[in-house]
Parts: sequence; C-alpha cells; structure tokens
Amino acid sequence: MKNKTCFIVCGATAVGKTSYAIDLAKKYDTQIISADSRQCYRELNIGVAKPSQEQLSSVHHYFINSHSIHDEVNVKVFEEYALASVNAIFKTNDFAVMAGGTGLYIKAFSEGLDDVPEVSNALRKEIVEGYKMKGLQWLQDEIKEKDLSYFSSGEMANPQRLMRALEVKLSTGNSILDFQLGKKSVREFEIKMINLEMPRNDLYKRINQRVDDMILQGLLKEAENLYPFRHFNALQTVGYRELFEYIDGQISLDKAIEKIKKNTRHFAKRQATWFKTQHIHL
RNA sequence: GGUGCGGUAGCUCAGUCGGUAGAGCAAAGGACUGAAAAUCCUUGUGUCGGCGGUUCGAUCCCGCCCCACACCA
Repeated sequence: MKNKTCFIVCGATAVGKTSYAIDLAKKYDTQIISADSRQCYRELNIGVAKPSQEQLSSVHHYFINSHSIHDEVNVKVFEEYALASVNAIFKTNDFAVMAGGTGLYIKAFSEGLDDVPEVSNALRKEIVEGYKMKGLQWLQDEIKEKDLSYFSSGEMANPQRLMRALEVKLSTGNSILDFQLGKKSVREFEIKMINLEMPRNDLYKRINQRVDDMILQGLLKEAENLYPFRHFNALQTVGYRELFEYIDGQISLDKAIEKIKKNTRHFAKRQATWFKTQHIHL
C-alpha cells in the first residue's frame, strides 16, 4: 500500500478545475501542481485563464508563472518538474493535488514516457526549416526514404509527428517506433483521477462568456505586447493567434473574437475526448 | 405599382442541357509519447420558397403567389 496520494483534477477548459482543485488542496492543507502547458508562462496572463492573485496566494501552485516564453518547455520538462514538485510536497504532506487540462502532460506525469535520446536543437531547427521551405511532400519523401516502418504507420499527413520521427531517425539511426514501447512507469505514490465533466451546451456558454470577459480585461493589449514573439511555440495559443491575425489586418476584431470562441470550443472538445477514455486509475 | 436579380444543408454558395443534389465554413465523432491551447483523421437527406401546369418523371421548363435585394415610378 502506497502511503502518499496525488489527486489529479482534469477536464476541459472552463469546467471549473481551478476552484475545484483549490478547495481540494485546502481540505488536505496541501499544494497544487498545475498541468497546463500555457499557464506556466509568466508572460501569458489573461488569455490562459490563470488562477487569480488571491487564489495563487491562498494555495501555492507549482508550474504557474514558473517559466518564460523564451524557455524551452515540453512534456519531458514538465514530467521532471512535476515529479520534483510532488516529491517536495510529499516531504511534509501525504496528499498532493494536480490540476490541468493538458492530457499529454498528465499522462507523462502518471505513467512516464518511453526513453528517447535527446535530439540536438540544430537538427530540429534544420528539419523545421526544411518543412517550412519544402512542405509536407518533402517530409513524407524523407520519411519514406529513411524510416519505412514509420512511413507505413499512418500519420503521413501530420507534419509535427513526421518531423519528430525524422529527427529521431536522423539523430539515432533508429525509428522512433523502436523507442516507443509503451512501457508504463510505476510511481511511488497513489494516483486518483477526478475528471470534471459538464453538458456540452453549458460548457460552450461558459466558454463564450469567458472569452468576452477576457476581451474586457484587456486581452487585445496583452496580445499586442506579445506580437513580436508570435512565432514562438508558446504563442501558438488560442486567444492570441486570432488576435495576431487581427493585428496583421487579416480579419476584423469581431471576427477574431468569434474565432477565439470557436477554437476554444474545439479545444475543449479535444480535451473531453482525451479525458473520457484515458487515465481512469480509480 | 413596374422592371431586374435572387430564394438549394445551421451559414455562404455551386449544380442538375428534366432522371430527387455537392463544396467551403459551422457542427459532430476520433487519434494523440519532447510544439499538445499543438498537430492530424473521419462524418454531408436537405418539403432544392409555396401552389398548380406540362411530362413516364420537375429542384431544373411554364403560370400564379409569397419573401429578400436593387433600380424605375
């Protein structure tokens, strides 16, 4: 019997994870680890629906405002950060709370990732440039020539996966599939998943309302300040991309706001799909 | 009141030289191992404005009516 427990509060954006998690953390007099791939950036505020200042000062949150958009953040970084954080909490507490909507991060935290050797930034950059210049066809041809097993795996229209497969192949000589064994790490602590759900219509109303609120709070101003960094991975984010399009003069402000609502709904749907079927460790 | 142009999927429209129709967007479902708020996959039946007429058969042709827009009075 494991004697430490981490609750994981997951669910779609805007279902109410933040306040649920805070109540839970207060009940157990413990702290929260955010599992949100955007709230960790201190430069992003209104658009990523961070907990309020009061909430942040009432319960300590790890992985919120912990990084800069100039840092490299990815699943691996999160996994290590989150494991270090729970262990820190467990030094003085039997319970910890994780809360967030990034399914992949939660999966990495609870089951671990297969070990894949590091890929150099130079190689990664080269491949991204290659894709930008020469397009999807080039990527597909490269994979077909160099990693036939991945080529027959499906995902041939997915540039991100193709680029990842290519960088691993070029850097290690092996197919990424050879590393992805799906071995699950067993954690030293108990995990209890809490998947918050809500009827789709209600959730969509809350999303639309929240986007209007964000605009009133000055999201456009925030996006204008971040405009110089619009190509960063951290800024490939709902709520900012659409406003960058507006700033570029491609669409009207009303259109941009509509798009933010729509894209947030799509995002929520993807999250709901992820959490519906996976990670039920009750 | 007259003339013209329209009325087809939730929206914007295409189309059928007469054999009951299809794109984009929206929407729904799914996948997900170092960009994951990312990226990708799948899904299109609707009195073709209404009522009649011609026809074996009309969303398409003809007549009338209704609605929208534009112009003329």
